[in-house]
Amino acid sequence: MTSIKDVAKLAKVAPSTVSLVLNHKGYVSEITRKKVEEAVAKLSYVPSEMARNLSLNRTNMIGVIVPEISHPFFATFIREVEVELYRRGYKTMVCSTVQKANAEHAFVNMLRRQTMDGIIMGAHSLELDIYDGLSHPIVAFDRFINENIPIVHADHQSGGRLAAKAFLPHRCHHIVQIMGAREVLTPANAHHEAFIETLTEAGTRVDTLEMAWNAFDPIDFLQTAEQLFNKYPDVDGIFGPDLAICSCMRVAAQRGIRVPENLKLVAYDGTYITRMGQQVITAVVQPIGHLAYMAAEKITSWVNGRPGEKLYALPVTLQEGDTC
Amino acid sequence: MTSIKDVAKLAKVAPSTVSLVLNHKGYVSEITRKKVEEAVAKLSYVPSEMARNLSLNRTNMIGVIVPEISHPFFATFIREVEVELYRRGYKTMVCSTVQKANAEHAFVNMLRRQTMDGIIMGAHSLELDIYDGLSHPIVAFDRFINENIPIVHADHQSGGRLAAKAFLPHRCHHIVQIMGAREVLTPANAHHEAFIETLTEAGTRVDTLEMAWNAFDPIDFLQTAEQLFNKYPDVDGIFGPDLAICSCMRVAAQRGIRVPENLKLVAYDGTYITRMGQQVITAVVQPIGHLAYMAAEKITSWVNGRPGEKLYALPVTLQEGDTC
DNA sequence: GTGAAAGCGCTAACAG
DNA sequence: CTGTTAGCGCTTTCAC
Repeated sequence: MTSIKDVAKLAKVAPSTVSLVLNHKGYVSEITRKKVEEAVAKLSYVPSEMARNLSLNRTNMIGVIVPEISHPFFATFIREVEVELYRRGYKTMVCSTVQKANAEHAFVNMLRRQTMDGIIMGAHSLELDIYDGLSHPIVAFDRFINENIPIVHADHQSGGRLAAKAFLPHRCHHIVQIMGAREVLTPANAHHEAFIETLTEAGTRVDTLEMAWNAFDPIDFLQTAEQLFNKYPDVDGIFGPDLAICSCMRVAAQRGIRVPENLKLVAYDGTYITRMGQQVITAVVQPIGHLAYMAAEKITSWVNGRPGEKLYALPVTLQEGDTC
Repeated sequence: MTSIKDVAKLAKVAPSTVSLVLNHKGYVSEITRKKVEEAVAKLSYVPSEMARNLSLNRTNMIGVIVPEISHPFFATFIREVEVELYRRGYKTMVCSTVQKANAEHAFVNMLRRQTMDGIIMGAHSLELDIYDGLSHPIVAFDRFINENIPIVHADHQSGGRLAAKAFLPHRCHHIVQIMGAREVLTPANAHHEAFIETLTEAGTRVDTLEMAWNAFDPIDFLQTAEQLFNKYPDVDGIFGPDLAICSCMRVAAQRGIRVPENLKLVAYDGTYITRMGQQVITAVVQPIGHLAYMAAEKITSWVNGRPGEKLYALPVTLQEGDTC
């Protein structure tokens, strides 16, 4: 491996000078700069990032943990966050926790081992104690961890209200909402409360179907949909995550229930998948790009020692669609 | 930062001994092992990965480049490959190239800088010369780079034939296939040839619509679909990537064209999105899990110096659906 | 402006 | 079995 010493030798200067040139630091005479650059080119020298990391005590790498990378919501989030981090000079390491025993634990340990400078934590596991003594930079994505960890999330309360308001003019009699596991501590739970509240105030019956905390596979949603129609044959409105609503559309079609005539559907999340079917699904859209921007901003500013102001809930919007 | 020396001091042994204990190497007496472990616990010491990397000259990190992380095909691939790499003790770094100028270049440079031990290259950029002098471990994912770089891909030829055979019994008169840009050098192009060949042999008219090499946004597919129906009003069969077919279903629905009665659709890739709509889309399914397994296997064995046998095309399957 | 020297925290011979 | 020693390749004072 050709090292900085080889370059120094060839250019007849000291390694430290080479370092200065490479990092555009301090004052280097034009003449020695040229010599160094030539030597670098001749040897096609590339500095070792590992050595640099050790010296500087930082890796310029941010970890992102999510439950399931291929889920449209998280996939989109990861795409956006990767771009934002790249802009700020950071690499992105991803980790998904489902189908991998204690991956979250291993990931947090990597933070301790200084493999990454910080992490954006969006997984849904249930053991929060591993974060207790931790003073490393962490930003939570749509999830409560503890008081010391800032959290980036959408304004789920108005999200719930928005969804409810979409249903209201249609005067549904029986709405069912599909929600994630309550045991997962996430601000997202707020949208269910706001939803129920708004609708029951208006006198609509609302039932709730809870899914397992680790349900992310399309098959899980399909089963839930079947279950829903079996349990509540008179349902005329459903509110739930994108994938759940997709599954409901499918099952409804199979059972000859027409959407939106006999069944109104509103999805929560509003990922691109709500725009991929025959009908555009009416949906509350989480501002994934904005969330990613904030997460990237928060984590990098923490890594650089800047404290970061208080976080606020990011505004959601309603996507007009064909299903409600 | 508490280092290995602190542990050594507290345990009254040499740093090297601590290292041996930590890495379960060599023989260490039960008594000193205990001493070391206690000291580690007391100081809650965590070894620095950066220092370890520098010493060992490896990072246990594999980079994965794809054009677009959030695309269902690549998202699923990344999920699978991350799991496979995790199993083998490697971390995964992701990079998507669309919407990021010369990201591929930057990524390959990171390989040179030894930020990663190797990369799995699945991006669709067009500058292949950056790979020329490179001797680092690279595995191409569904893409030709150069002779020295092994490539993991599905058996696209039989994929094309499978699709054609799905159409045959329906005796379509005019089939249009949507394909990616020809300039992208990928084995996937083989499926179009096989498809056309099989169908023209049977006397069916087949037209081809080419998309831009960097088209990955749902909106691109929707435009293509519109374009297709405008250009070929008498089309009664369409073959194309999952997202393109989804868009065609949408546009067909808007125009009152019934699927499968008046229009047969077959998708290529068969990601979960073909199973999310009202109808299951008939599709040729790429074995993403298998591809990921092979890619992980190849890259890690190359990183470890084992040459790796010749690669073969992985078998595809047909997903029976409601659209053909 | 530039070079010498120390150090980042770990691993790996090699003695003993 | 364990300690000594010498790096890994880069950055960074601090003299000159």
